[in-house]
Amino acid sequence: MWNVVFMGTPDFATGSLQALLEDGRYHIQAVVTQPDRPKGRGQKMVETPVKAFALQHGLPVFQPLKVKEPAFVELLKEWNPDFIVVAAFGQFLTQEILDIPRYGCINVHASLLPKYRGAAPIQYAIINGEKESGVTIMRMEKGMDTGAMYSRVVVPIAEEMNFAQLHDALMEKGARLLSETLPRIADGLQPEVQDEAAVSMATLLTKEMARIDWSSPAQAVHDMVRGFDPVPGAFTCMPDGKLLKVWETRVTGIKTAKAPGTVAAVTKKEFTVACGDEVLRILTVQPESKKRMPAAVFLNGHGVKEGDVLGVLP
RNA sequence: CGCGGGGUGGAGCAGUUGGUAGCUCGUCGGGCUCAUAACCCGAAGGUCGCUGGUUCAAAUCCGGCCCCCGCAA
Repeated sequence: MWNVVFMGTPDFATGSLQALLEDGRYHIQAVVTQPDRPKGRGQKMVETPVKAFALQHGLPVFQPLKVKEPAFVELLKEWNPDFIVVAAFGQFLTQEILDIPRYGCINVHASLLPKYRGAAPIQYAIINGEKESGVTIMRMEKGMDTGAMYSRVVVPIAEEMNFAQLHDALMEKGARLLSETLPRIADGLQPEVQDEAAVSMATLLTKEMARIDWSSPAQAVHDMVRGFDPVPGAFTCMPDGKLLKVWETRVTGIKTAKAPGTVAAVTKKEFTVACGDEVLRILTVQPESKKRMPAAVFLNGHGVKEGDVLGVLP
């Protein structure tokens, strides 16, 4: 039985926590997560997914504003864990903390390092049209996801896979990999240093990055739509300036010379929009203040008509 | 009290100088056709989110409540 302090925040982290819990070889001494924050409409205080999960399973939860607070560092030292497992926690650990656990601080990162270090590796993999991604288990050191790697698992990215689907697949595979890897680390497994020449960063995403640029290739738009589904949602605007989120698209291979953003064809069931090279078939959208709906339904009432131009403010 | 949009026949929408409601799709029936998700004809289907109020009269004006959604965090 190894003593483990778990640090994590979003859904992705709950998968790892759950795996450790169900494995039976680990004793979760404490779960550390970000403080409750006002969130959503009405800015109600919301607890993190990891906190909710931990409380359900009767685990002690700690929410220090900063883990590096002296008082909290003292607590960590008292617990004297074998491992500190970190999964999408959202705070940096100081060297002092990194040195506490007997076998080090172990991170679960949702990419095949050294590619896509940083905050949004899953989205970037899809947006960049990668054919595969994965999860890497590594030993943390100071620096953003720079530590040496213990193990990894590869997950293929299907042509129509979206962020949610890849996220769930990685969460599940990564969780299993984690619980299998920790014992090997205790057993003396030697990590492999990352190849600095192959590093790429997946910086924090901003809302503006989800704005569709219709002048880019149809495939790129398609990848972006998938990468931002379900959050925050790739978007463009209607001819009147209203927001229109685009949730599902298909590349067509049909070349076009129309101006980017132009609605090229409209049938009863769907419509296509001109991109930089080809037209893109739109299957599911979400008008401002509405729920997401199939293109056919969108076209019934208020939709768009041939010749309308999307993405250009009036 | 963070900002804002919206709740109208099964679905998406129009209709707000107040006078019991219209469009597209779908559904059902019929027709056309070798055939059809295509086309033509016809029909059914709504106490206009709930609740008070103003009025001769409210989907349309005022108050309260419920629900959905976008932004922002």
